[in-house]
Amino acid sequence: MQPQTKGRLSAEDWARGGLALLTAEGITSVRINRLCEELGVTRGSFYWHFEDLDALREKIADLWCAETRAALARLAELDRLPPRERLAVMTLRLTDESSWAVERALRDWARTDDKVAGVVAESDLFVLSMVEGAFSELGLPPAEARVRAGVLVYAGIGFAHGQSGLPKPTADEVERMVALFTAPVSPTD
Amino acid sequence: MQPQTKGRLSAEDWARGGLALLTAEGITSVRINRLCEELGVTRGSFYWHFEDLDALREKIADLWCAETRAALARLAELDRLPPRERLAVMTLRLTDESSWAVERALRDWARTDDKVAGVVAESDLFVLSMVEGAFSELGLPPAEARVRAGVLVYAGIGFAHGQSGLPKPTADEVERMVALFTAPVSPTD
DNA sequence: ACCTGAACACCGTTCAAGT
DNA sequence: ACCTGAACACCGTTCAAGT
Repeated sequence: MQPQTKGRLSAEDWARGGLALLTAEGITSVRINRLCEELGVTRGSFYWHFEDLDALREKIADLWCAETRAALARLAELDRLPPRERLAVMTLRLTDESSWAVERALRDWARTDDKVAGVVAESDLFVLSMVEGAFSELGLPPAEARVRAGVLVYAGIGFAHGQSGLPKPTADEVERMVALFTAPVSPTD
Repeated sequence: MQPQTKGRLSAEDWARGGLALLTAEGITSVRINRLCEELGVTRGSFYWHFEDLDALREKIADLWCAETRAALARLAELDRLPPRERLAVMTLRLTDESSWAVERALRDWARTDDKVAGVVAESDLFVLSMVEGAFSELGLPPAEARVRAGVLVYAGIGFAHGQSGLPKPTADEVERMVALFTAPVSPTD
């Protein structure tokens, strides 16, 4: 939580502190006074580094955007795995991930900040293209791969961000789901 | 927006005004001063009706809960339709609905308010059971109906609440999706 | 170049006083 | 029974002054 303990603060120190606060306690805790406590300075100091609170939020968004892009790059490396395994890893990561709180806050934020909205969209589209690619490699025709990937990605978003009271799927249910989605196209009736 | 133009206010007038404000401008606009303007009274008046802002929020949540339950009851009447048609109507409603803003705010709120969380969960479970019922009537075995309904409902939540940059599905894609979900169980390979 | 500390506006909250 | 209006604390913001 502490920046370099000696010397004065940089704008990035403030942004990192803000992101940490956002992650730990939600957007309502990202206040100037609160950050001043955390960083051991007074409020006036903040305004040397930033125009106002919104400017800090933008910097925090930038940080998150950079980290998200890095995470996407790591995700892209799954391309080396065979498609079924790739889907399994992505599913596992979805149900595992503990830091959905930040993602939720950011997705919320995306409604009022175009830059954040852009990276959220970029992220969603990237995941969609990966899932679509996996289905294509499994032999599904393009249109079908696209639809199935869309449903699955939306379900992932709903699962991670809905905070709903629905029960978490069991391992058996996940297996059934993968079977449904990787099944060959059924004849139309 | 105006309550009964004559006479004094009731707690419900405040709550209705608050819900309207929440719907129109988001949770950050639900402030005492803002509501006072809207209702034509001064701030002190508010505290005759409510303990504090949280009490107002709770009352707003109650209102939303009641309205949501009423909406669920109307939704239940779709039971009379044949299952395929029922699913089509629900899908249409999902892509149509314009007031997801309130739902998003409430789902967000559910994280800190148990009462709201309860009704969100109730609502999700109810929709899940309806979709599951439709799949059952189409001849799917129970476990399969449950899994497919789960994925579909999560996808609906993701679609409505993700505010993602993903493209809206076309009519053709919706049709393909319904075909995938209503297809008989494929033999395991 | 970076920070302090006083000042001000805005908002949530309290309360004595009004009708 | 319901509301006014003054008061106070908290927080975002400004700015002159310090190192």
